[in-house]
Amino acid sequence: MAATRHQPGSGSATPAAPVGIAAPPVDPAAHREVALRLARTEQRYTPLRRALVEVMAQSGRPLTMPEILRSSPELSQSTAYRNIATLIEAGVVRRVSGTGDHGRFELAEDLSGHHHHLVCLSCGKVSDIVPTPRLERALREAVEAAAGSTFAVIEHRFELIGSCTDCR
Amino acid sequence: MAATRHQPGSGSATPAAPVGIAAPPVDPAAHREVALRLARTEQRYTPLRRALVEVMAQSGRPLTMPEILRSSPELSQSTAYRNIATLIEAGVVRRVSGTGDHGRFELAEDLSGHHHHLVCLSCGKVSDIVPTPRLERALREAVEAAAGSTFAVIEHRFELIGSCTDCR
DNA sequence: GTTTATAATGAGAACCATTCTCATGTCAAC
DNA sequence: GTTGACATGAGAATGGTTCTCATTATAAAC
Repeated sequence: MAATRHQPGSGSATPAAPVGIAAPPVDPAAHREVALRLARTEQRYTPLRRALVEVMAQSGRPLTMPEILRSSPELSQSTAYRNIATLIEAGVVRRVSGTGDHGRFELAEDLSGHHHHLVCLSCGKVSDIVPTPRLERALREAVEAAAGSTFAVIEHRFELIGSCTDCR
Repeated sequence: MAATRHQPGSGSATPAAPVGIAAPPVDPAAHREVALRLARTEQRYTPLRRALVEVMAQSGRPLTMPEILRSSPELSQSTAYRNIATLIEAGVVRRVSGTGDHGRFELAEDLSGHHHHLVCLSCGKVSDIVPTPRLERALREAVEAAAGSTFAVIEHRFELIGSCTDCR
């Protein structure tokens, strides 16, 4: 559950936090921004919603509902789903479709940083890729090449499918 | 339901078939290949499975189960789901995740041709993009730039999210 | 500090896409 | 035409997600 995000091309993974040491707390400015967005939709930033944001911020990858419930057992399932929906409506959280039958949730990109996804075919896990300038350049070119005049492009998804380190 | 696939960059959409004229029949060679793949998994190419392949081949975009059932009402729902599963196992059909809660199904790329997807945020429809060489070049570069040493890449997904012609 | 209005919570029921069950139908080989 | 194996159809079961409603927490007004 420690924050680990792939830096492609480097080959050296970010070292995981030592066992027993909690991941660093979420930037207070991010919390303020979340509170602001909830306020815009007339919602409160309650302790449980705060807990959800913490869990997602510290995971460094999109989480399924079972994973979320495991890391904060004080949440009842219905409340967790309802609050995720609230956070999505406020533009704080994004739903990502993975491989299995569970949806996956992560913080919106403008809170967590722009990134893409690695999807593991065997275990279904999804991890983040923090893009290099070279990757972003290539993707910008791809979007331009793909965008016809018949479709208004708002965003793009780029995902790598394969098998992750644990599954090899 | 007529076969229409976007050719990006051209700006001129493929004209739809006149109303009342059926879409062209599926290439017999493709049917033979499907039969072969089913035979490999010891499955028969029944008329209902043939109907499913026809529907998917002629739609030119990934279809939801309700859409499939609407275009061939002779299929019972359970049989349709079971046969789609059989076809997926035989490597004939691929499941695509769209926006809504319905899964979407399409023929495998080696039967329908390599392509990417446009996902409409308002109506949820998914249409195919037949890639230009320029797009493919950019994507190849992107995959190379993204592939670190820690993840074995098997394939990649590239999707454009926005609003389609009908929804603007 | 108490009251009051409103929103949030929790347990469980409801919903719905998908899968499973089982009785029946169909096909191919002998 | 008998036999055996697979395919089909109707409906039940499954499971992720959403809804309901009674209870609790919160913020503002007094």
